[in-house]
Amino acid sequence: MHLDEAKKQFIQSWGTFGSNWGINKAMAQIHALLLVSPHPLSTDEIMEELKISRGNANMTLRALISWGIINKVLKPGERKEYFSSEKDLWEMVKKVVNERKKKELEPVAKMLEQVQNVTEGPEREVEEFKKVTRELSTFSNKAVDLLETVIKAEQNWFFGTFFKWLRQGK
Amino acid sequence: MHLDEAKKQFIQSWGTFGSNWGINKAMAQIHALLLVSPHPLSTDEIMEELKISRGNANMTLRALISWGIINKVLKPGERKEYFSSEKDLWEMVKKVVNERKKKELEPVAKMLEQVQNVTEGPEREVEEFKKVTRELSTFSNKAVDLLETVIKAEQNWFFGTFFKWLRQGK
DNA sequence: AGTAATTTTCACAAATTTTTGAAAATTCGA
DNA sequence: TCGAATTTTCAAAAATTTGTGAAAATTACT
Repeated sequence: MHLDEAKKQFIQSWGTFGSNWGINKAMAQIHALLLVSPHPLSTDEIMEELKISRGNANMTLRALISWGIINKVLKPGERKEYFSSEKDLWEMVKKVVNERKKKELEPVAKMLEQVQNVTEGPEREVEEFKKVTRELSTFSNKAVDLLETVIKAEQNWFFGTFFKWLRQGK
Repeated sequence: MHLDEAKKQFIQSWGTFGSNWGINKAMAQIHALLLVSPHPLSTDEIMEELKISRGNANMTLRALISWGIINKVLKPGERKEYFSSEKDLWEMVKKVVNERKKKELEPVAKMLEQVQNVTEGPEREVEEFKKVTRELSTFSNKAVDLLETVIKAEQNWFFGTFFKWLRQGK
């Protein structure tokens, strides 16, 4: 298999993967491209490689930067901006997880607490409702806790101790 | 706060939450509705409540059934079908995780292995590429393992032992 | 078999998300 | 300050996803 073919496949799969998890294709693809590029790329190179417009490239690059998973690289004496991706995979995962936790998990947790204040309505139904939302609330709080723990953890703890522990003794 | 208001808020938040994670709004909303409904609902009741068409309701209900998180309930002597959601939250989470793992994690894991067969191309770049994809591959395999362990686990193990362990001693 | 109730299908419509491209803004050096 | 290089913005177009509704299929009863 030739390198170019492999890269193409990787970039396209990563794009699909992203789409399924609510990350847009361009974002996932630029990220994939930078991940496997041996040197930083300029906006023009990215546009060319992925056949996307300047506007799209620019906006998507900004978004990736705001997530903290790619960096702007300035070459001395050059005006153009170059971009490279975070190479520490674990760091990268932590950033993505954190971003999505804040934006999409925490609001649900808040809503679930909010909604515990129901008082009016048929008693039987109010109880049922509270029960379900209370359980969901507990659950989502634990999920948030878990992610926070993982985010703070070191990679080798996670991949080492933790995994071994999970496997054998439980 | 009145029950109806609380339910509305819950259903709409759950819909948004789902959308952000690649689950369509109707699916998340029907699910939310059934979760907080004290009795099984018919297609017509669901259509009415969420203001969606029969076709949409029908297709979405089938999808939820295929995920195993809602059930068809037949009332004796009635022709109409009713639906209720899985009430065991842990069971529900396990099913969703499993579904998405199969459909969206495993394919990436396969692709990453596939792509390790690069041979042709500039040596330096081939190495770089292999390194990154190998790391990703390791990572995604571990993620799949972790999910499999969790899926097999009992809720109280997960919420009990595991959590305590995570917190204190690490 | 006939028929009324119910579910399913699916071509098309509507809504939403993503992308484009060209104009405007910014930056930097001369 | 001017102007070329570069980045940013954003209205409109394109693409994609989701939803509709009516016709077709199925089901169960007489």
